[in-house]
Amino acid sequence: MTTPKRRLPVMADVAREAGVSHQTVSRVLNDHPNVRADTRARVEAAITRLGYRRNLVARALVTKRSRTLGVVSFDTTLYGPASTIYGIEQAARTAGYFVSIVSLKSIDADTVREAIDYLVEQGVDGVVVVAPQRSAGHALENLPPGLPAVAVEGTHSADVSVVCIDQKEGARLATRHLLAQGHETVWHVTGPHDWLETEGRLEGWRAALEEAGRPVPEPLAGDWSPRAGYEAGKSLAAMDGVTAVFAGNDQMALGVLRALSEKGVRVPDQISVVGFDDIPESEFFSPPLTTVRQDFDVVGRHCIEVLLRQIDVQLNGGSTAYERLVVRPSFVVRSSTAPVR
Amino acid sequence: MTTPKRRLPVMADVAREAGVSHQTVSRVLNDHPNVRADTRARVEAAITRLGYRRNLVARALVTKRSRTLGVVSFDTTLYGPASTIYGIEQAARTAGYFVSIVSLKSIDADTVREAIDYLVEQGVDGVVVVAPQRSAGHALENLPPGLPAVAVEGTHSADVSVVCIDQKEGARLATRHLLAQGHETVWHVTGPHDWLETEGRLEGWRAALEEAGRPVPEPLAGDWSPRAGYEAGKSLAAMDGVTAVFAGNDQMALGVLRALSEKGVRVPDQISVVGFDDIPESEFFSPPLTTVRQDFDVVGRHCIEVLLRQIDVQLNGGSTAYERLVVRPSFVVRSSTAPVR
DNA sequence: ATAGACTTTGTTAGCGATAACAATCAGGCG
DNA sequence: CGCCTGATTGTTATCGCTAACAAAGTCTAT
Repeated sequence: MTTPKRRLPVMADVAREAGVSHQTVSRVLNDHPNVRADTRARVEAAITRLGYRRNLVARALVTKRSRTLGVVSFDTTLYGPASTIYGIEQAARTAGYFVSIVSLKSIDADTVREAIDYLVEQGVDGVVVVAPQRSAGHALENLPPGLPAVAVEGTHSADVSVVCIDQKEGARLATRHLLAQGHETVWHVTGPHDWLETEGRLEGWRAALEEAGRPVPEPLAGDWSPRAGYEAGKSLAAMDGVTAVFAGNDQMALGVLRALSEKGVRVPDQISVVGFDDIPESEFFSPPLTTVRQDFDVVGRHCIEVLLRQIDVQLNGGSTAYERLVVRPSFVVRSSTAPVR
Repeated sequence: MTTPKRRLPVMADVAREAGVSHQTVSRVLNDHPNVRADTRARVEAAITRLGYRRNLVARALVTKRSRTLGVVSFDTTLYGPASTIYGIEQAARTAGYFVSIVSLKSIDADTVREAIDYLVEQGVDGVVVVAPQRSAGHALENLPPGLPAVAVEGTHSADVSVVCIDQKEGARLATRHLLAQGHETVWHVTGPHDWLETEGRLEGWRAALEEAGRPVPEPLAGDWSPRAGYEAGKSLAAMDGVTAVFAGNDQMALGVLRALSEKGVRVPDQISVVGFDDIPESEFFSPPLTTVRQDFDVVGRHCIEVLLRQIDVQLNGGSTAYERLVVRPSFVVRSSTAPVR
């Protein structure tokens, strides 16, 4: 790899090649209207001839805009965050923005804050924080002033815009579906403590039961992992009178199914199970899982919309109110639920 | 959000505040040794007092290093790419680098090339391309000269460094395990055409069968999705003499399990099934899946190592040979396989 | 005390682009 | 035909930082 140390062409080189000033080159590059067609052509020819690519770093320095958005997220290996980020990236690129990602292993106000600072230092024009833990929310309460920011599934703080899925509604959908099938009540396996999703789903579940005047069983604590669902499933199998379970997410539902199957409990004949997320695998669980679908793509797109709006306001003035965009989940009925007999 | 238009402090502000020159501030920031302890303290105090953060864009302009690495990947929603990227991001950040991601919907030489150009324009110091399709490999054959680059699961081209998992070996492990259990032969559900993983796994499977002098059945074409596995599973259930199936990945294995279960075929009693990847869910499939584990974290870390080495060479001179790092997969035995009776 | 060597600090000149302003060139109109 | 207006192009300054060099200041050895 003995690279010939020939440095990359810069604007001045193109200018010389085309016989114009570097400013004219800049104008061509930025689609400035006042450039004669033939000059434009000449410059464009020179650009291709030299293989010129503009240096966005230099551009960012003078415009004070990097056209890069920062994303801070917890465990990007999980389906939810991964899908959200995918949606964010696609939307951002369409809008001509780069995406710089920081994925956190542990999440608390300090780590999140540190990650944001890191991104700010790098000069991002705004940040999306996918940090659905309550504790992480505090990091959003005193952001660097003037930094456009959006939280996904964020706190209910009034200091930052939020895009989220209506967890409570999703949980309600799941619970009502089960009640409508004649189940006396519904057991619930929760997500980890401190997550906003956990709280929302818990609330929705409880609300649906209370609305129907049903007893509210003690929820079983989980942590999103299939293993937690498995443990919960074993407990449920050992209990009397359990006919319906609402798992906090699909992976835990998988664990529940596994445990029930091991104990010889048939789903949905003896116990109905509902999940949350609709991961691609759910449809092929044994049995195929009835679940709540979250449209992460839409969430990602909304994040970028909100963020770009904030950036625009910052540039051109205008007023910003903090927005709160709630995406409604939908319900997918498959074979893991059935009317009680 | 009526931001007070007070601009962020710059080095000169810190210099004034500390009563030194801006260069001294720069020295403190870059841990230059020749700064007296008390001046350093004074500068640091000024920095915290003003809440100064250095502008990495300006720094990048003059140093010609952005400390940002680009990652181009296909469908970051899939477990494999997502995990690899996670590993890359963690390793990069530890090394003081940012990661800018472009995730592609469709992948071919042009799209990949475009994505790389996009990243180069942004000034990345190097790129990792997670593009396991053969067609995408061509984009790596004439990269911008001098650009440090690493491919994950890349082509066998000699023009670029590659970090990959030994797919062939993994498939061999799976197939041999089944043969060792007394199965006469092993059926295979492949990944999508054109993927290197598909080819590697196919080769390993075939090699293991041939080594043992067994018949090689016609492989069933899949596309990584559970649905494809499901379809393949239905076909297999309808065939005679099938006792062992090696699915190209865990998701397809899930589909196979589902189809077999629907057809009343018991796993592993009647048919044994093996997957590939060891996604977190596999352990809780019905039955828990025997599979090949890939350590994506290690792959990510290796990518960064190789890339940083290339960047170092570019900066300080030295020789680079293109490296090829092969990570060995391991085998996880669970309950979806059993000796033939 | 003083040259020489090494620290420590300051000064100046870019990096490669855009912004702001100045200059030139056409065309239209009184 | 000259002046004004708008389109087109060029010139200069600047973004915030580091590199390179210059200038003090400190210390040791003679």
